[in-house]
Amino acid sequence: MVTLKDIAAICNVSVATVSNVINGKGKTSDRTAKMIMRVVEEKGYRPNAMARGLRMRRTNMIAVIAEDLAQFSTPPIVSGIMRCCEENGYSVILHNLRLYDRWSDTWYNQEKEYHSILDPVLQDVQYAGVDGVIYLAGHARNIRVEPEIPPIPCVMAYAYPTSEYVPYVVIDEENSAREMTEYIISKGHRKIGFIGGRYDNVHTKSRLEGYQRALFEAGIPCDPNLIYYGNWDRESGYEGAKKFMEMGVTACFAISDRMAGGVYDYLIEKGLKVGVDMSVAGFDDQIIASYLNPSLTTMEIPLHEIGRRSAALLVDKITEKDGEKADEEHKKGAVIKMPCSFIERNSVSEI
Amino acid sequence: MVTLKDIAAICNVSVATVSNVINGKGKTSDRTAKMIMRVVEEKGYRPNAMARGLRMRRTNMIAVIAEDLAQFSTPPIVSGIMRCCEENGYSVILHNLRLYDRWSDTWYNQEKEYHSILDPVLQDVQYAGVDGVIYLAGHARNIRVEPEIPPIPCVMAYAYPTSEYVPYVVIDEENSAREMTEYIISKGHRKIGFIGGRYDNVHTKSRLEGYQRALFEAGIPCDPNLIYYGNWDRESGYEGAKKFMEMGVTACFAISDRMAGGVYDYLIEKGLKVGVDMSVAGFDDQIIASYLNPSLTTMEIPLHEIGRRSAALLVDKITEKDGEKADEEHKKGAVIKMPCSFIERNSVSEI
DNA sequence: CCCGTATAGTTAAACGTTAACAAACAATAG
DNA sequence: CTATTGTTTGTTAACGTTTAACTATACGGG
Repeated sequence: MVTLKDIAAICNVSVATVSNVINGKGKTSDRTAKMIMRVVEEKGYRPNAMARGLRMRRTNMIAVIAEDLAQFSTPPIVSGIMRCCEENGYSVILHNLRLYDRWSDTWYNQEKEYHSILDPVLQDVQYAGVDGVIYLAGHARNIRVEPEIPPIPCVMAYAYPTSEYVPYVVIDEENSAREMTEYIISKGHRKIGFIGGRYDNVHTKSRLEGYQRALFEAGIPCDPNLIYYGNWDRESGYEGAKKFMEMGVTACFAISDRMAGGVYDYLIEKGLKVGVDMSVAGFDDQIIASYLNPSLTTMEIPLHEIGRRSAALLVDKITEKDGEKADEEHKKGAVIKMPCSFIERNSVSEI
Repeated sequence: MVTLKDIAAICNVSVATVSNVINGKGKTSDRTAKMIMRVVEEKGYRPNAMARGLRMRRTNMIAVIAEDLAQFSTPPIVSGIMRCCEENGYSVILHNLRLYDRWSDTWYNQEKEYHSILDPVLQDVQYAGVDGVIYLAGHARNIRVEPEIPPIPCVMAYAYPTSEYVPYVVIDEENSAREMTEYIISKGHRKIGFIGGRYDNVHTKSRLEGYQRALFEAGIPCDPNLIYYGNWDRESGYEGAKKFMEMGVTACFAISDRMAGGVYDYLIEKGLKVGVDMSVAGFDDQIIASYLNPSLTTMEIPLHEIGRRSAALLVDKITEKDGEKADEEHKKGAVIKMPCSFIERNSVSEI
């Protein structure tokens, strides 16, 4: 491995000079600068990341802590993060909470258990010397996290923090749900079932509000029997559909495509036709949505963009911290609410 | 941040002693060792990764270079890698070649273009000081890579290296394809279409061989018109199905679930019934397979396990290199061929 | 009482950078 | 011809570890 010292020896200058020309600092005559750059090029020198990190307390690495890499939403967000990182010269260290054997998706409000697995990861991350952290939630759990570890900037992607000082980027759940519900109403449906996650889940709550607002604005009374709380999974959809079918519901809005898939399961099993016996709408635009038959009308979540924006927020935070230190230390964290895109397919039809 | 020095000061010993007890080296009396550990605990001291890395030339980090994080197979493999890394105390730095704007999935044999994007990443990786590299291929491309950069151990996951000295783990494509074909034959089909990727693609070739072997062993002549070369994508399946339907084929074996989905598309469009008018089998067991209707009979690839095994191979390589240096420097790289699991569902029926 | 030998702990040099400061030198003004 | 300034380069001390080499202390045996 070729080091600064080697280059300096070859060029007959001090290491400091070489360091200076490489970082464009200090004053160096054109002549020496050119010579040094030539040798650097020739020998294929690259600064050693660890030495630099040790000295500068800056590694140009960020950590991404994902609740569950296997969840469909995670990889696209990570991709978005990496895109932004690539543009800004950062590398990404990935952590996956789901990997730890004690992890559970059903720790709804059990902070203690949750932290028993998050905290060691946070420690690791801290001592690895990353410049920042992005926390990337799934959506089944309901614990709000606050991993702002003392000196490390942090932002949340697809998650709601507890502190108002940590920036986060999420989607506009309420309006998206409202838009979908309005669409279903526009097709003439009045008895519309809602299939959500757990009743106390953040996402469920805001999407439910959107659903209710649409009903309200259309002058349709909101029947609590038309709300089914599931667990985001295929079986929930099946159960919800069963309940709704018995009640003469004509359309249902499942808050995830997988649950919508469960609705299909039930209808198919009973020999009924999706879109004629019951219309169904989903949320996510997972890949399955377009393979279902009839293809599923759903809401596309701008996952890649969520990743990009949260990473952008993070590099802002990192660089501004470098700049004016504790200037206005406690600036309120930015919050970005991304709109979703309505994807019309063939699962909701005119009544 | 609390450092060795801090701990040493509190305990009234030298940094060396603290370092020793932490790493269990040298001689230290029980009394001091206990005291030091207590203080370490109390202050929450963790060694600084960069300082340690700089000194020891060992970071306990590995880099994963993925061709395409968005491909369905990538996240589970990464997950498997991370699982093994977690068990062995490594962190994972992720790179995604697909991210680079100049990347193309259709660089079949254009090594130059390909290396113009791979090489800088390799450089980065090298100077980041990772202890090892896992290269994780997609399956559309056809370039064999050899990223064994001078001092860094490397293994390939779901990819075939050029050099016989780099270990790799893949699936037993030929036997898996044969098994599936035998199953289709056992259902009474004799005119079985094969839908593959590009004709010169490694995966396509070995799966085709398996298909042909099954036919051969069953005494069925192999008709080249029953082979359709696509590009792994949904549309290929559609086109293949169209061609085969006109030829009176009764079953087809698509080498990816997405292509199988394309077959469904065609049949549905023509008002035909999957499983009655034409049986279809896939490969991958992607999530869509179970949502298709009828659900798709397919081959499950042990992705998670592929990740784990390749990471295990890598940590072996890393630790043995630490041990006997250039002892038998050029040991032939291990190769692991994983079996796939046949998943019977409802898309192939008795003729 | 001295020597050899464990045992417990210390010192100091490295690892490859950066940054503050010092020094050398040349050019310009007075 | 000296003082002053400006430009270019060199010196040195960090950053937080690990580790080889060394020192000090205590203990028995002769």
